[in-house]
Formats: sequence, structure tokens, C-alpha cells
Amino acid sequence: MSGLRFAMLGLISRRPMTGYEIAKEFSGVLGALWEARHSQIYPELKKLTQEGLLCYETAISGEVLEKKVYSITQAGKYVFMDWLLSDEEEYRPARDNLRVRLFFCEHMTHDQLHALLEREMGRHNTRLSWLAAKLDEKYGQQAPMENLPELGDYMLLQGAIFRERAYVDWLSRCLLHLGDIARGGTGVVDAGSGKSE
Amino acid sequence: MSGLRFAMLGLISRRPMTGYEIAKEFSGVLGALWEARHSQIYPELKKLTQEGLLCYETAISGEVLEKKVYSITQAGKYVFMDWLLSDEEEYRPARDNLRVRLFFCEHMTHDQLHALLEREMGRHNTRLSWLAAKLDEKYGQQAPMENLPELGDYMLLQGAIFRERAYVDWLSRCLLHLGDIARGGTGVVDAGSGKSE
DNA sequence: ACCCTCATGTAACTTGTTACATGATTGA
DNA sequence: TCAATCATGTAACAAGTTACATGAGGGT
Repeated sequence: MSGLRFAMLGLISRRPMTGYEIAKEFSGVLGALWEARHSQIYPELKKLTQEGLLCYETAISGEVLEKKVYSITQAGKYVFMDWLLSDEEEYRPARDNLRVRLFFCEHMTHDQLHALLEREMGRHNTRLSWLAAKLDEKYGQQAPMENLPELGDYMLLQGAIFRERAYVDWLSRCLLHLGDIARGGTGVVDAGSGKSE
Repeated sequence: MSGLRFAMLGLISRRPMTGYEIAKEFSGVLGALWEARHSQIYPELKKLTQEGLLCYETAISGEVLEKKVYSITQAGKYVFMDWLLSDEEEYRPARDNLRVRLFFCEHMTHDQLHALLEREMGRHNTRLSWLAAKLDEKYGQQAPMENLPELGDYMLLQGAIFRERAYVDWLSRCLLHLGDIARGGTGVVDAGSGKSE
């Protein structure tokens, strides 16, 4: 079930790493896809080692400080590749508090609902701008064509942008609809359903 | 933190319900936003009752079968409304296995990556069609203008559609890019970034 | 001296999932 | 009588969060 162990196996398959380094990875690009803190990582490393999917060597930093450098085993590689190429239908509808709030919008006044949507749209817009800037900064006009890990990063960034933009578009549509209600509109829907400007 | 308790309070605030009925609600529209099974619902009902947010009466179905009909208390209403109108920044990046797989696409061949994207796009497309049909069936050309609970449902359905469409658009863009690579393209990005047809 | 980063863990708790367990009611 | 639905729980486990706890290394 858990994607965490596979993310960890994948990272370590790139190069041997310490738990500390793995934890750091989860605050980068990967962290946007899957959160994990060191308190979850260290026990999982232990577990994976016990299962024979990882092994480690103890190294010394400076004079005494010990660190465990983990490497992936053959068994680990098989398990990882098996997961990577497997085909399980697994649809977890993201638990989204905003949507639950909307489900109960009957308890809100028109203004409260409006404020909620505006506020949330602002947040997603901020994130969208940040992501777009990042994409531009990293790839500009040149999308990666060869380097596979780079391609992954590029697609993921692109995916995050599509996701945030869809969120913003949706909320702005809700706000339009809400404004329409306030002006005593008819509720008649125009032809397209989102793709029109 | 947990949205579950608030979803439950919200449901019960509409009308008194049994645990069984609440569980059923979570397999309808609400279930698409937040999953919960009866094994989580019954203990939570007990907890909410102990905290004084709910109370219940025992009713009899038929001759002997007892059921507990829960109602929301004043304290429960306050807690629910407080949550509903509160403003907490809470961004949980959905844990998405496909994205983690993509993060490690370096281990896939071109064809495997292509198959993965196609497969996933098919699934999201199916869901998108289903959602679009449902929207048409429920609201057709007439969007709800007055009834607030209806408006919530409408917006949520709309939101699910935007989400699925964004997913499909993203994946189809990835597939285009991948095809471009296979044909030995240059990687130069065209002007727009998604909104163009 | 002080602070930041490196480095590794555990404990207590909340959330969520799967499986086990039981029994009444209703309609075909 | 048989199956679907109504009805309520518990147990064991997996996953994830927050807080606690400790200490070395490196630079200012």
C-alpha cells in the first residue's frame, strides 16, 4: 500500500544515502508529492533493512559521529521495480477540507461563501505563480528531451501547475456563478464548460 | 485537525441520523470528498457524544432491533460553525502514487512510461465522462440558483470535473512531449502553457 | 560561546484500513 | 427459506503527526 517505502527505495537506488539525507529529499520536489518526516523515515529504514531490501555501512563524520549509509539490495531493486511497473487501480480521493466546507455551504451566508472562495483562490493563485516562475527559471523555453530524471521533474512541475490552475479556474467559475445569483440571474448555463475564456 | 468529525457534525445538523445512515452518506457525494467506513464512524460518534457535541435517543426498528438516533447539541453547532467559517491555511499535497512513479521514471523505458501515462489517462478520462454525464443528468442547462445545498453539490461536481480534466490535459501533454522526444524533437516549448487547444 | 546543520532515534497519539463478529428486518 | 439491507460494534494493524531527547561538527 504505502508509497513511502517505494519512494525511499527509489531514492536509495540512485545513490547510497543516510536517513538524514533522505529526509532532506522529502523537503524538495519529492516532498510536494509525498510528505514524510525523519520520525517516519528512520523506523521505515529499520524495517526495510530487516526485510532485506536495504543494507547499511556505518561511516564516521569527523572524529566520532556515526552515520548509517544505506544501499539498496538486489531484493530491494526487484521490489522497487515491481512496484514501479505494476498496475494497480488505486484512486484515493484527496481529502479536501475546502470541498467538505462547500458541501455544507447551506450554513453560510452569501458573503461568507464569497469570502471563502476568494481567500482560497488567492492561495492557489499564489502557488500557481510560484510554480510557473519555477518552471520558467528551471526550463525556460527549453523542455528537457534526453535526461530521464530531469524529464520526471519537468512533468511533475507541469502537473502541479495544471492542478493549481484547474483549482483557480474552478473557484473563479464558482465566484462568477455566485455573482450571477446575487444579481438575480437565471442559471442558464452557456455552451462550454470551462475551456472557454 | 480531522475533517471527519466536522463532516459528521454537518450531516447530523441537517437531520438526526443513525450511524448506519451516516455511513451511507459517505458512499454518496460526500464519499468522493472524504472516505470513511462504519468502523471509523461508530467510534467517532461515541467520542463526539462524550465531548457533548452530539446526543442520541434509542429507537426501535420492528420488535427488538435497537438503533441510536444522533442529534447535534448547541455545543456541537458552535464547534461545527466555528470550523466551517475558520480560516486555516492547510495545504496537504495529495499523496499521489502516479506522481511518485514519475519521479522515478529514469528506471522506465520509453515504452513503459508511455504505457503508464496512457493507462492512467484512460482512467481519468473514464471518470471525467462519468462526472460530465452526472452533471448533465442532474442539472442539464439549468444551474441551481437558489437552493444552497444544491449549489454546494453543483460546485463540487463542477470541481471534480475541473480536477479530472486537468489531470487528463496534463497527461496528454506529457504524452505529446514524449512523442516529440521519440521523434527526436528539439524541446522548444510553444507559446501557451495549457489553455490553448 | 553560540548557532546552524548534521545525525539518529523514541514515545504518545491520531487517523485510517481490514477483518472479525453478531444479529434483526424485510421482501421475494 | 434465502438474500439483501438494516444495525452496531471491536480488534489488530498500518500510516502519519507532534513532541521529546540527545549529541557531534563547523563556522563566526
